[in-house]
Amino acid sequence: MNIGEAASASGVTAKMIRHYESIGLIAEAGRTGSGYRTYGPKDLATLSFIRRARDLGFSIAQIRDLLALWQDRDRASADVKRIAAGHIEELTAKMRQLQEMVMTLQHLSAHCQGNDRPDCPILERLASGTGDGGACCD
Amino acid sequence: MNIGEAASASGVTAKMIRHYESIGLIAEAGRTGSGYRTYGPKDLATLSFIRRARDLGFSIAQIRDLLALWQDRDRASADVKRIAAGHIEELTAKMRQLQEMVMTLQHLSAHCQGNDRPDCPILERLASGTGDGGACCD
DNA sequence: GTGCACCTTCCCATGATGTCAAGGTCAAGC
DNA sequence: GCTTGACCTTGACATCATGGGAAGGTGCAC
Repeated sequence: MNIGEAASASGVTAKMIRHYESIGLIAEAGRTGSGYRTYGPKDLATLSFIRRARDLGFSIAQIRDLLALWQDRDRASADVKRIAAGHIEELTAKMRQLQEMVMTLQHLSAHCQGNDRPDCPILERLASGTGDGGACCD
Repeated sequence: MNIGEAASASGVTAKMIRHYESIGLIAEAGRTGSGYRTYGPKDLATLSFIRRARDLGFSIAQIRDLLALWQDRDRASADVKRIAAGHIEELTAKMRQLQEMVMTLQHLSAHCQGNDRPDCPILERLASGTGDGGACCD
């Protein structure tokens, strides 16, 4: 199986497969006599694993650990769970940040006329930092 | 005012001030005879504006537009509001993505024993993509 | 005149991915 | 055998905002 087939079968682009190999996330692929990379079912499984982990937002470093645990028959599920818990925390922290931004922006936006005139609480807030920061109408 | 003072006064690092200048986000700063950048109150206000906008998650491109509107006395607040609305949409889209990841992870994690044994629904899900994807216990 | 804090420019790194370019390879058709 | 087109190879560069560091000049206080 060539890299292109492996890519479309796993959902990881050929580019990224080569990249993952170059950073040591996956083992070096076998090669044909002419230098083409070859992939087997086991490699495909690993690539699919990586793609699913990326879809869940895990970083490459975390995936490295997850792969090691996956391939370790004597793993403790507690180790996996700890990685997941850490990741959940990271994600929720980001969500809170975004949530705060959205709340502030919605508040400012609600008070912006959105017409032809220049007056705008959004700009005022950016300019001075003091323009109506608190709750006024909840 | 040197770049260091401008940095601590505005909350934008000296590094970033130089960067913003290099990409044309801010005007080139004045220079002393020996080449040191100098900043006045107006520059400080601009830097603070940028920092607040960054804190609200605006991209450099969006900030470029916001700065232009800010400096345009004939602006229409509708233009500002449109930028903000677009940004709010981006942020909420990201939040939804994160939310989905968190939900999935929490679900999988809840079913992981987290003990010394290797069995783990999190790994199973990453490995096969079929390991209990639906709601089972809500 | 020395030392230290600050400034200058320039280069490299992050993380995950995309794009592009120049060249080699394979398989099919003629 | 030769061409063609799809695929592969490596490598460099871009994104986005930011940080780090090196090598060297400047300002000021002692």
